[in-house]
Amino acid sequence: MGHPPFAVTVDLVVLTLTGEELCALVVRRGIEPYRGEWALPGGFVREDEDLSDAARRELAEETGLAPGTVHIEQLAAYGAPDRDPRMRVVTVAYLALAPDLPVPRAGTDAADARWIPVRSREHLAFDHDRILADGLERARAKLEYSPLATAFCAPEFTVAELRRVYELVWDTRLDPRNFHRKVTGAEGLLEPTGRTTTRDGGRPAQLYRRGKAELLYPPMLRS
Amino acid sequence: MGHPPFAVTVDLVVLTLTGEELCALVVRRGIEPYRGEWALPGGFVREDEDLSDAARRELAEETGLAPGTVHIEQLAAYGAPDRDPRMRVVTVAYLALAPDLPVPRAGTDAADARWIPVRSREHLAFDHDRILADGLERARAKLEYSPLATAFCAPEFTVAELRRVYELVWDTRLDPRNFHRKVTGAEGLLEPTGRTTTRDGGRPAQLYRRGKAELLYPPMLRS
DNA sequence: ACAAAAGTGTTTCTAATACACCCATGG
DNA sequence: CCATGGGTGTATTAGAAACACTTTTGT
Repeated sequence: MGHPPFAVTVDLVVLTLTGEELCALVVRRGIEPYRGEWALPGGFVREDEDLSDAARRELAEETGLAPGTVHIEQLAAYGAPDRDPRMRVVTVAYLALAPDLPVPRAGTDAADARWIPVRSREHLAFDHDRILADGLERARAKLEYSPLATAFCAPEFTVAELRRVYELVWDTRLDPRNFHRKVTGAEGLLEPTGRTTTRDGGRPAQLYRRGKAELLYPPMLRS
Repeated sequence: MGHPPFAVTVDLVVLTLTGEELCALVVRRGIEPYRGEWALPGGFVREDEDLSDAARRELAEETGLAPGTVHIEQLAAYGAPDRDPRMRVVTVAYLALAPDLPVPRAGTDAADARWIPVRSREHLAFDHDRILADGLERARAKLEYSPLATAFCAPEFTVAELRRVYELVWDTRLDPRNFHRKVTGAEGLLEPTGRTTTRDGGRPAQLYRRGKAELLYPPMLRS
């Protein structure tokens, strides 16, 4: 009746949007167990490190992304006794959303890294299929009532780019006109920059930055 | 660069409704650290035990509640390096909602246990103030879009009793007539038993069981 | 009879949807 | 000029809010 020793890791569900798809970052494992298989990036929490610091450190190591530009939040803890054959490991999973797709960079214990489309349903090592599924569900749900969709966008973005985030993550179509009215009307969601762009073709579109709102009201509705 | 050993615990935010207040279960610590102070119930995860099993075991040990009658779900993990002065401890917090208030039962390492009204803002040991606040926020948020409110009710309950759950957890008043129409109209939320009760006074009220719905649509709105 | 709480009907207002239409650019 | 996407106006409809009113019990 003491306290058995555990190893504690952080694992990352890192999502981004390529041109046409919602993708997750995976790394090929360079060591046992599951050597050679694809898994979520992650690693052991260090002696004097907070969980969120460990998650941010791993994210920087595996992607080279500047920490400031990436949204990161805790997802859940996973600790089934047999989830790692080596020893008892509890992992705390984090969800990260990145605006663009920098070329993934291999970490110290990862031979390779790449983006996989989430609809490919590729099998991952450990219980990472489940963790990825939970991360996706969290991201999809939070788009409804939070400004999280802006985390997938560059610092300055158009309404159409924001709409494409919703359409790709939810795999639906949204009416461009009603969407425009809704997001420009939502208090504190968007901050106009005054500048415009024609990068999407057609009439120039206003460029916006994310506003200060933490909550999206009224919420977007998944059709 | 190995993997430093951690202790892993589960802590419980157990909420119930007394006659007039939303209350959380706390135990007085019988051992150091924080001996004699109030804390959330919890304990170490055993060698071959899943996290959720540990949470359910602790809940049964500290309350004597039959596991089937209590809603329990994972809340979050907390792992600041200095959160326990003895050693590096990561705790996985669970949120539990109980229908009535059985007399709390002292656990093995707890000298005493009691319900505290959440509005008392009583100070707890470790980082348990924060964990309790997170649990409250989770419960309040989930009432909006899930049938979670029924977890505070006895197996058979009236619409008025369900409404009182919302009013106490949210600390608001809801129109009894619109509330009635809304919850009886929500698909799969309530299952009529055909029986009635006059325990609330006045005209007899229909008794309901919780339905099979996992999601509440349309959601309840916090005013 | 009266108080008290359950439950229904109806009106008003807000917001989602659908879609016609105009605007501003590139080619 | 026309194609393309940005953005506005407006009618329809669903649901929230407010509240008058009826029902069924206990005392």
